[in-house]
Amino acid sequence: MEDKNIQPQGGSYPDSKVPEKFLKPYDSKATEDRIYEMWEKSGFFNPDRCVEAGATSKDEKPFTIIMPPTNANGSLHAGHGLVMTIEDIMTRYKRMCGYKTLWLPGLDHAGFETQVVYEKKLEKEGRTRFEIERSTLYKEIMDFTIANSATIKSQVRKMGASCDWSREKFTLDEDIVKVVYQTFKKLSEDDLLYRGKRIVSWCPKHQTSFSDLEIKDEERVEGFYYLKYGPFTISTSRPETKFGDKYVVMHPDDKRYAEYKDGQKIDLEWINGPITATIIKDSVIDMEFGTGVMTITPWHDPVDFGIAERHGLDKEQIIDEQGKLLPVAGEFAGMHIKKARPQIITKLQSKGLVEKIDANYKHVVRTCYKCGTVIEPQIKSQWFVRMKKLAERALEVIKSHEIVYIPEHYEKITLHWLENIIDWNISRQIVWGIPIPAKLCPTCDTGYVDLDDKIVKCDKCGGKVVKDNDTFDTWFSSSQWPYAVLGFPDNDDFKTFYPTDIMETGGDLVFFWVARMIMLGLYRTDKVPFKTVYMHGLVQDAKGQKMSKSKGNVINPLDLTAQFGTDAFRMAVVVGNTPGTSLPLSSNKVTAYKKFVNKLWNITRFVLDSTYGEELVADFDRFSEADQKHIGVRDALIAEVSKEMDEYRFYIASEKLYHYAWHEFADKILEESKPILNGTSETDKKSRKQFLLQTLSVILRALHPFMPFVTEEIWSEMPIKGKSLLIVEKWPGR
RNA sequence: GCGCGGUUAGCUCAGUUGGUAGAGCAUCCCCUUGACGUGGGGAGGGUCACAGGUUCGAAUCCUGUAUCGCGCACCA
Repeated sequence: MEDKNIQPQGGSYPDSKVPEKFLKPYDSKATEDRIYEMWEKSGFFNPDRCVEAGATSKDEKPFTIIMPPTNANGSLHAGHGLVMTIEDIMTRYKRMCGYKTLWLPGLDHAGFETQVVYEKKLEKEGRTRFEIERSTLYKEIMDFTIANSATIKSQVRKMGASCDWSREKFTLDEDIVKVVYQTFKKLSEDDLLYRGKRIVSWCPKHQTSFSDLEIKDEERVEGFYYLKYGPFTISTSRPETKFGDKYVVMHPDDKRYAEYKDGQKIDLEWINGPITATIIKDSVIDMEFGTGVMTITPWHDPVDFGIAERHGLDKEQIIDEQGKLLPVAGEFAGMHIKKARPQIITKLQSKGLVEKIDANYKHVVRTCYKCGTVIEPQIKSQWFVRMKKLAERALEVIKSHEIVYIPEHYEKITLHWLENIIDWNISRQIVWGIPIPAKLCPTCDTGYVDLDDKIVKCDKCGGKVVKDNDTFDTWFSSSQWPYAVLGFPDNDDFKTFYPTDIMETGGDLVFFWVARMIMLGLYRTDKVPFKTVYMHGLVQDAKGQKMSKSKGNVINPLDLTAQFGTDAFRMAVVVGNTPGTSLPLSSNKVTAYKKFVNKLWNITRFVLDSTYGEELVADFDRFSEADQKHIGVRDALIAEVSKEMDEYRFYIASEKLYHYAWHEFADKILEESKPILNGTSETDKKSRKQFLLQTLSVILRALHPFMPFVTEEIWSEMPIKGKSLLIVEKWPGR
């Protein structure tokens, strides 16, 4: 008894003359690595090699994509799978269109991100970074990064990425660091850099400061305390900061407090005994909020810091870097603020200073985006970049559409951010990163940019300077990536491939990275770093939920490619996926495209078998009327698809090709061909055979950017004289 | 609080200058054994969130409302 369910595919076709592999379903596992190796050996990922081999004309226009440097601290996730797919589609399409195409891969040391990953590893081993000597820790993380990057790179290859590995860059490469240092120096010379003793966002757990972008606002319900402060009632959500409060602030127009004058002193009883407070009038006060009176803690609050700066008030540190109270807190000194708060309230209550407590006060607290620890603002000396001027130029190029955003609405978001930009703190108190080339005077707190390590004495006070131990915010280096990797300013690559054509990345990086690349690119090179920004959406699980390790719904793209093949995975993430929209990824969808890959395989079996002995004639011109009609439909379809490709609508292009190959070519044309091929008219037969071969060759070429492996594999069996590898064949119509 | 999006078939989403709604998957029915059951043909299913407005005509443009999501924000 024959069970047709386990019958081998095509096994009922004993006289087949096609190569044996077509008698079985397409086997991605047996194919992909072999094909990728062949591509890599061919050198065609490298535009120079394409020109040498005659695949690309010497005078062709360049097309450049710089790959967002992959974080070298983990392994490939679904988001990477999407990036690699979209960028590879762009790259392969342009290469086939004849452009001098460069897709430049890179790795990011990803400063803080990597350090956090490594700290978790240390934690598991029962160690902490604070007990490891700096250079040892740096070396450990470097080894970790190098080990990881090997994994990442092999995974990028698995995705079929046709990037030029010979030009690969790492953010800690010597030449990259050199460019970053020069930018630091130039910013200083142009008065766009300053060392400021300013209030910064400090994470007590990670022991580093952040820029405004690394802070996540979180709504919380906490106690809100109304405290008696002499004749006033002040309100606060943070009683533990109130020890040093000796200024009481109100709005100058507030009639309720008209009797009090700016600068007036009053004596009052406070947490740890009697103090003298000074009245300050400032219009930043919202008369409607609370009692319209507040005391200030300039060292630990940005608003208060602003008031203190304007009025020249004293600033005193209350909480240390670990989140513990300092001696100013008297009996509470050394206690962690979390523990101290209720005890402070108890004491205030016993002194009769608590008027009322609102236990359900809803407000927003600023937390560390990594660990969720409440940010403790601290005053620190750090390097800041003045952003206003840099932002102005960026605003110009975006408004004039010299840079175009896809999808469009990212443009508005970016403009809004740039218009309200604040100075950028680029100092990080972590080991893993590019060391800031600067000297600091511990005596008078002056900072000096010192690329050549020459400065030994402070100009201001004559004191001995020490090396700045901080490292750059990782985004300071990655924001210079497009020109740095191309060898700015003198390298030929920079002259040929810059400005780049497209920056394809995730929408979550629109400020972190994209906006800053535009600003620094314009600043250093006087040109936009890229002409188009293409933002893909977040990859989510099948239910539309964000993937996270804690939810356990993380989909590893490599599991999917192993199971269904890379081509199927690529189709699944690109078909119907509009830019900017989040993409729910399910194995269902990947299965559907695995079927398509196999369908193409079976189409080929039919075409090769029924045209056996026939070779594709390049200039065949005796097509039957029916075939001419089909050619018209096909070429119109290809013209549409080309237009979609040129306008980066891969989600439509891929769908149209899918539809044509399956429901037009396979369902209609192949069925209709059977009687013709078995018929008596030799001219019709000849015409149909040529048409089938020609159309299959068109489909293979058009699908190649989307499904590179299976198309290349089929291409190798096509009866076409003088063919090249499909990767450098011409896109249909070109 | 301000800003930006989304709201279309059971699910995920298209719908590019306004012309009586589309795809994939899912569901149901039928058919098929020499390319392919990872197949072929067909069906059901939507008052395009809601309310106004502009228009001969609105999913599409304008105003407002609701709801979800995201971003920004120095209300102690």
